[in-house]
Amino acid sequence: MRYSREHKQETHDRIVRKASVRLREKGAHGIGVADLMKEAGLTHGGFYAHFDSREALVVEAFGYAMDRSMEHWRKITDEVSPEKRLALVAEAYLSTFHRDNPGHGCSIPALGAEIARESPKARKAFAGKLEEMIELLADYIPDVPRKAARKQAIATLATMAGSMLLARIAGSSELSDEVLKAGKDSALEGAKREPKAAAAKKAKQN
Amino acid sequence: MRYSREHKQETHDRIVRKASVRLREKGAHGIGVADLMKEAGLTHGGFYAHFDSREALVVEAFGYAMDRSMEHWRKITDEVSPEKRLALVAEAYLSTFHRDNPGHGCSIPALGAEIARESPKARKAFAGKLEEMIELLADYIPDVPRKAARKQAIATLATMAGSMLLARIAGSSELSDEVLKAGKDSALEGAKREPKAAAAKKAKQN
DNA sequence: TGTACATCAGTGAACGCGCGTTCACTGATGTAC
DNA sequence: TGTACATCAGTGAACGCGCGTTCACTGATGTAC
Repeated sequence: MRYSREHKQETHDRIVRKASVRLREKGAHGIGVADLMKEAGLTHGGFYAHFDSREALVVEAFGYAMDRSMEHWRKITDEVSPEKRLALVAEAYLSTFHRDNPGHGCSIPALGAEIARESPKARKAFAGKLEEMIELLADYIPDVPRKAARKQAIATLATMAGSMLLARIAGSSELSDEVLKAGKDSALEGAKREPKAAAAKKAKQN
Repeated sequence: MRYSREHKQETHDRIVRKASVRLREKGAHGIGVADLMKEAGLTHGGFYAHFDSREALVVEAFGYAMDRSMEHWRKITDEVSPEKRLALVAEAYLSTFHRDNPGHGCSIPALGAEIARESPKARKAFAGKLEEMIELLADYIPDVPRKAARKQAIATLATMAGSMLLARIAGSSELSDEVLKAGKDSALEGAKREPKAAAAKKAKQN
C-alpha cells in the first residue's frame, strides 16, 4: 500500500506527536517502541522506516515538545504588555493543571534528568532547545541589558522547572500546593526585582 | 557460609551505599540488579535475601542519598553564623563539582522525575524525605516566621535543583556555567530578600 | 486513456539479548548437647 | 572442651518476559509506456 506524497510525513509527525506525550508521561525509558507505534495506530515493524533508532525518536519528540511549550508561551503572551509576559508564563507553568498533566507540559522537569544522561550527540540537541527557551524568556524581560535579561530568564526557568519537579515528587498533597505557590511567588518577585535593580544602576551611572 | 551477627546488616548497607551512587549516576532504571550487586562485590542471586524487590532498593537508596545530602549540609554549616548557612549550602550545591558528580550529589535533580513516576507507596517515601529537606533548609533562615522560612526554603531548593538540572542538560559548556552562576545569584538574592521583607512588614505592624 | 510494472509504507513473525526474579544448592559458622 | 547439627548469606543456573531491531512479505498507488 503505497501512499500519497505527504502521507509518510504525516505519519512521521503523528508518531512524534503521540510519542512526545507518552514519553513525558512515562519517562524517556518508560515506554517501548511497540506501544509508541500503537499510539499512532501502527504496528512496531514500520518504526524503522521513520527513525534510525528509538533514541532518534526520543530526540525528535523532545524537540517537538520544547517547540510546543515555546509556541504556547508565545500564544499566551501575544496580547499582553511586555513587562507582564514573564509573570504570565510563570503563572501558567506553575499551575496544578501543568503539574497533573506532564504529557502536555514542559519537557525539562519531565525528561531533563534522563536526557542529560543520553549520548553526547543527543544531549547537545537538547541543550540547543534549552538555549532557545532561555532566549525566548529573555525576550519577555524588557528594558534590561541582554546579559542581565538572560540571567533572569535562566533563574526563572530554573525556579519553574525545579518547583514543578518538587511539586510532582510531592504528588497532589498540601506540600505540593505549597511548593507551587512558593515557586510562583519566587519567580514573580525575581521578575520584578531585576528591572528595578537595573534602573537603580542606571540612575547611579547618570 | 554463615556469617557473624552484624555481617548481614553490613552487606545490606554496602549494597544500598553503592547503589545510591550508581542510581544517581545512571538513573533509577539505568542499571540492573546484577550490576548493582557486582558493585557491592556479590552475585545477583543473593539480592532477594536483602530486598523484597528492585524497587525496594531504589527507595532505600534514594532515602540514603537524601540523608547523606542533609548530613553534608549540616556538616558544612556547623560552624558558620545562622544567617550565612543557606548561602553556603547554595554555593556548594551550585558548584561545577556537584554538576559533574551526580553520583555523590543531590537525588532531586538526578532521580526526581523518575521517582515522581514510581508507585504511590514509593512516591510517598520520597515526599517524606523532601519534606525533611525543606525543614532543614528552613532552619537556615533565621529571624523569620516559620511559614515564611519554609516558603523561602522551598523556593531556594527549587531554584537549586532546577539550576542543577539545566546545568546538566547543558553539559559542561559555557551555557552550563552561566546557568550555575545565575542560579547561585538568584538563590543568594532570594535568601537576602526574605528577611528584609519580613523586617519591613514587622516595622509596618509596629 | 488504459495497462504493466515498480515502489515502499506498513505488517507481523522472529531474532538475540538483558532484565527481574526464583530456586536448588553450598559451606562456614553459630548453637545445642 | 569437643562434636553433631542447624542455619542462612551467598552462589550460579535457569525462568519467563519484554525489549529494540531485523526481515521477508504485502498490496495500494504512483509512474512509464
